[in-house]
Amino acid sequence: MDWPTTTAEAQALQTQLAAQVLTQDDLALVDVNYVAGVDVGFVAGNRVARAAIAVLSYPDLQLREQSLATLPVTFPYIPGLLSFREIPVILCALNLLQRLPDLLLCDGQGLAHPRRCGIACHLGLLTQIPAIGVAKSRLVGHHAPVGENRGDWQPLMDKSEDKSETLGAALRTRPGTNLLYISPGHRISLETSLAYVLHCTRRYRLPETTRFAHKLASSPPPPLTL
DNA sequence: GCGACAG
DNA sequence: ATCTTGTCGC
Repeated sequence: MDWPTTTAEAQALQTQLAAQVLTQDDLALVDVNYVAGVDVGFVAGNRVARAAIAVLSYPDLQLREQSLATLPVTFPYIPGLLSFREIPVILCALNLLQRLPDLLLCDGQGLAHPRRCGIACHLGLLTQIPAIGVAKSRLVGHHAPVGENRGDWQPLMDKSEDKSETLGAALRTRPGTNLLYISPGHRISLETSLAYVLHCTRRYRLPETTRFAHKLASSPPPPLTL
């Protein structure tokens, strides 16, 4: 099956991909030296996507490499199908890196998705790089009230009345700010995902990786090609 | 039919 | 995501 064009094809592919997602910690996670933040911005009236990748050294979090790529948008934004809109340009940006990172922090959900295949799962499966979903808001699932201190969290549970499953976690990375929704993307467990997100977060709500990537993806005007 | 709904 | 000034609070 190649890249989907319709929502039906996209949903079918997600269901198929979800079966390949691994929630166990990959052995490579014992030696993580480079962590990357991935973010996508839109320009030209939302018709052009701009992906930015910021690779930071770990655990010191110093910017070591960055890449930028742009591509025409070919898929609309539909809740639950975000990856089909953003992954093409993200793969372009990844190909520009001299050295692939050991871990990816993606903007959006991982397992906490209707079909258990958020953008972090999809990207993790395509690259085979351990990936974590770091979302600023909730897509699915519910959770109990979260404490006010940094590091406090509550499991994000599926809404089903009988088959309750933990999809991820609602995490407080900073007091007085909104929560972050963390879920495994691929080749990593929820516990390890939470640990990495906290290690990558310092003075702000968002991880340093995400902040660098976001800064790159939406600061400079779109590069012109004449 | 009525809400909910990553970026 | 993106459009945007001032403003409340530590």
